[in-house]
Amino acid sequence: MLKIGDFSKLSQISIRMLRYYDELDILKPSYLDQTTGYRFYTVEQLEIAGLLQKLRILGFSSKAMKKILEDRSIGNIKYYFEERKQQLSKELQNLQNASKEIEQLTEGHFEQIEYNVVLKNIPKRTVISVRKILPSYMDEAQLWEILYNYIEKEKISVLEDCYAMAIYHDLEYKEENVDIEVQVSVSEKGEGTELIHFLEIESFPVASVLFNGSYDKMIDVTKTAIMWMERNGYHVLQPTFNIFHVSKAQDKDPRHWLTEACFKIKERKI
Amino acid sequence: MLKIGDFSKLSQISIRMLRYYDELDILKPSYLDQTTGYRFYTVEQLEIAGLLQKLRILGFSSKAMKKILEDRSIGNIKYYFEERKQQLSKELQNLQNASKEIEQLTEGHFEQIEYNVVLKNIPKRTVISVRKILPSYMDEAQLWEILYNYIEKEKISVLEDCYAMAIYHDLEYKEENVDIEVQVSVSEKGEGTELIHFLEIESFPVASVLFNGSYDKMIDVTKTAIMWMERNGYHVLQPTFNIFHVSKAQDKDPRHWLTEACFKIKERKI
DNA sequence: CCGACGTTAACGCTGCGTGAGAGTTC
DNA sequence: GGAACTCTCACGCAGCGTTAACGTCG
Repeated sequence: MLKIGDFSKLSQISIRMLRYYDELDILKPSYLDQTTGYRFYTVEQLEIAGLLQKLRILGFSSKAMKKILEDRSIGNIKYYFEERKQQLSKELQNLQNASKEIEQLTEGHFEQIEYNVVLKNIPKRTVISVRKILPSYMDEAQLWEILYNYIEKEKISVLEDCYAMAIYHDLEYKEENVDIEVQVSVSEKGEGTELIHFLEIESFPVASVLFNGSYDKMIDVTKTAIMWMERNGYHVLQPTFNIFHVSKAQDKDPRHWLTEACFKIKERKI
Repeated sequence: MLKIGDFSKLSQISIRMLRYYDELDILKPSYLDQTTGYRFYTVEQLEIAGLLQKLRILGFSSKAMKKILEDRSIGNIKYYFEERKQQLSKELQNLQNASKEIEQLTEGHFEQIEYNVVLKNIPKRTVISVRKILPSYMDEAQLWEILYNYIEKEKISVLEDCYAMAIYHDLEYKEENVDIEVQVSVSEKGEGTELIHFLEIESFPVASVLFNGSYDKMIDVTKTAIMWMERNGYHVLQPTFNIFHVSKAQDKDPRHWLTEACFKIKERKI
C-alpha cells in the first residue's frame, strides 16, 4: 500500500490530480482510511496510472479517460481513439491555418491588417431592392434616390442595422452599362412596383473587408480580399457587393465613409 | 451610434464578448450613457472589432490583443506575431506527436496499451548497491540475499517507495557471466563493505514499461519499448534495468509480480 | 403595457496549481 | 514536540456561454 505522495512520485501524477481522479471516479484509491481520510494505493494501480498518464499526454479529456477505463475492450478504445483523432485533425487544421496566415503576415503582407479580411455570414433578411442597367458606376446614386423616395412615400420601415448594399451583377468587369442592384433591409415585405421589389434573401457566407475613406481604395481592397481567399482556400462567387455603413448620404466628408466590400464565397476543394 | 446588439451583429462578436472586451479595456464603447449604462459604438469601431476578430481566430490571448491595439506599430505587431508563431509551432508539435501516436495505436500497435510506455524521471536518490558478475541471470537472487542480509544486520532504513532495482551492465546480450547490480533506495549514506557500496545517483530520464506477471514477458516488453523509442525519437542508453515493485520476495504468486522495465534514454537528433 | 432590448452579477465548464488551516504519522 | 505528510475547502487562471433579476425603449 502506497500513500498518495509515494504513489504520486511513482506514477508521475501530481497529488492534486490523483485527488481529482478520485473525485471524478477515474482512479479511486484501493483503500480509504475511514478515520483519517488517507488514501492508499496499491502498486498494481500504478499500471492504470501509467495508462492515464499516456491518455493525458495524448490529450484525452477526463470524461474520455473514465470511459476508456470503464471498458477496456478493443472496440471501445478504438472508438475513443478515432474520436480523438478527429478532434486532433481539426485542431491541427486550425493551428496550421493560423500558423500559415501569421507566417504570411509577418512576411510583410500587412495589407491584410490594414484591410482586414474576415469571414462572416450575411444573415437571412427581407430587403427592398431596385436593379437596373446603368451607363456607369457613377449613376448608382440614381438607384438610391429611387429607392429612398419610394421608402419615404410608402413609409416603409427600414431596419437600423440596415445592410444598405449595392450588388454588382456583371460577371466581368465593365466600365459601361453596368448591372447594379441596391438593397436595404426592411422589417416586412410590401407590394413593390415594376422597378422596386421586396425579396427574401437567405443567409450566405462572405469574405468581407471593412474600409473607410473614399472608393479609390476599392482596388487595393479587392486585391487583398482575393489574395486572402486564394491563400485560405475559397472561391469567389458572383455577384460581389458592398455594404455601406456610412456613405455620402450620412456624411459629406469622404474620410468618414465606412464601406464593407463583400465577396460571396465557396470553399474550394483542394 | 450603434447599440450593442447591432454592433454585435455587424462585428460578429457576441454581446458577451463585447462586454468582456469593455471590461478588459480592449474595446470600450465610444459612448456610455451614464444614466442607463447603455453602451454605444460607432461604425468606425467596426474596423477595430474586425481586427480583434481576426486576432481571436489566430488564437491571440486577450492580453496580446490589448497590447496590439495599444500600439499598432509594425514593430509591435511583428513582435506579437513572432511570439504567437512560436507558441503555435509548439502546439503543432505536440498535436502532431499525439496524432502520430494515436494513428499508430489505432493501426494496431496495441502492445503499447497492453504494455504502456511512459516517459519518466528516476529521481535523485541514495542507494545501497551490490554489483557482481554472475554465472547466469537466475543467480540474481544471490545479490538480493547479500543486500538484504546486510540491510538487516546493519539496520539500514530503506525507503518505502524503495526503487528496488536490478541493473544489467553488459553492453550485449549474454546468457553467461552476466554483470548485474542490485540497488535499493535508502534514507542516508552508510559505510558499506568491499562488496556493498552506498551511492548517490543523480536524476535521469527513462522510458519505462510496467508489467505484471512472470518475466517471460520481458521479451515483448523490450520489443514494445524499443519500438516506441524509435517512433518517438529516442536512443537507448546503456545500461538497462528493472524496478521491482512486487517481486517474489513479497508474493510467491508470479501473477502478482509487478515489474518496471526501464531504458535510460537520450533524445535523438533527427 | 408589452416585447425586444439593455444592464449587472454570478455560476458553470476544464484541468489543473497553489494556498490555508487543520489533523496524522513517525 | 516538530518535521513531513495528509486531509478538505476553496480561489485562481482563460474564454467564454448561460441564466436571473431588473431597468429601458418604442
